[in-house]
Amino acid sequence: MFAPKRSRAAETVTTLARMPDRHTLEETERAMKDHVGSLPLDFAAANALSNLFRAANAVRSELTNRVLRQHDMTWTGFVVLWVVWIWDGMETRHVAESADISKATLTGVVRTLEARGLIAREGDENDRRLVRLRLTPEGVSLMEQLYPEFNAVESEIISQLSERKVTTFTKTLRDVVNAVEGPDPVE
Amino acid sequence: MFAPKRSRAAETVTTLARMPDRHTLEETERAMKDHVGSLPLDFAAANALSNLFRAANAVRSELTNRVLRQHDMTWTGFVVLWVVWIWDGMETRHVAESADISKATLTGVVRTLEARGLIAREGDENDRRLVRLRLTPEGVSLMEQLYPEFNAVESEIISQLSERKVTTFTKTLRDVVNAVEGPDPVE
DNA sequence: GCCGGATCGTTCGGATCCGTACGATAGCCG
DNA sequence: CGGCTATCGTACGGATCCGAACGATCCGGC
Repeated sequence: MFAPKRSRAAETVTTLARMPDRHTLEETERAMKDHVGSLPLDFAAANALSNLFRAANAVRSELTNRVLRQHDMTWTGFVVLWVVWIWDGMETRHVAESADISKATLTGVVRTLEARGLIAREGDENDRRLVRLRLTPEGVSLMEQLYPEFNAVESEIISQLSERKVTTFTKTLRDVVNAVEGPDPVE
Repeated sequence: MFAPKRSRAAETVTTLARMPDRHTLEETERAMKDHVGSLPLDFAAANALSNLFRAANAVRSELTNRVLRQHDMTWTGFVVLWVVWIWDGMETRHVAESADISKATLTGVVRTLEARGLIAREGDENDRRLVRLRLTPEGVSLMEQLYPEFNAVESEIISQLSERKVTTFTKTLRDVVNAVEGPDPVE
């Protein structure tokens, strides 16, 4: 379910009037059942996954707007930079996998980052098909400043949850990943 | 943290050999601490949110590949269709808000859906700035077939979790949304 | 040696995706 | 009733984003 999202700052100031165009979660579910009520649907699953996407989008927007934007950095650009920062000299296909983007997308993102002097390509001597990625000194310098800022906002968001909840939450998220991608035989 | 993701179907069949280029979560955290170990970072928060994005991406990919693709439908196109299906005649800015995309993006998506005869624009008589969206009969017919398929896969994924876990999970996700967007005074 | 199959990163076409700027329209207020 | 301001949806430029096709390269078996 994708319920109408309430805007953070109301566009109209006429809050005294009834809200004729906003709908609560309950109204959404009711309206939904009016359309598919006869079908045997799993509303709990739909609701859980709807909130999964909502949460991911909200956090991503928050981090982009509060941290990345002032450094003129996109979400994907930052993730790629982070992966290469930690795994210096990693091959492009593994970077793409870690960043959860396709190889084709990575090619374009690296082109952008390379043009800004943050990342460098490097051919592999033993296997000339491979391309390894490294951060330039400027790239390292940027991440050393940027990542603590990024993590501070992450911490601020998660701090709303109790320590116990965070542990359970993280574990359940991994359960969901495993439910989709299949269990990991190694871990 | 964005740990290297294990591919679902190994590209190489040489599983007997050691995996020299894959890294576990523990290795990622250790490599990370080698770079930022001196800084006071919140690893628990980073790990939780990393898994949030992983889970959302995994579920989205699964639903796209197993359900949407055979109907030649993109994720965003489906979400927009769903919103308009439930809230017939909704104004575009509210559709964009519900679908978690910008108004500009919605314009393009609606253009695509309109060209396929699934959605229709409709001017508002009282306020000629507004554009209302409705599903065509073909659009309704498609959703009546597509959404049950979609929800079946959602149900399959969530079925891996106990009923109790699903409730807690959904609640925590809403906590995260509220932590970012601010608490909702109505609910 | 070499050659057929597998894998690498890239290119290409097309659809999102967004911030900004814009023209059109609505509503307030003197 | 004329102007000021706010809001609507859209056009535009630029960056992602992906599947499919492609040339280059590696590696297996003969």
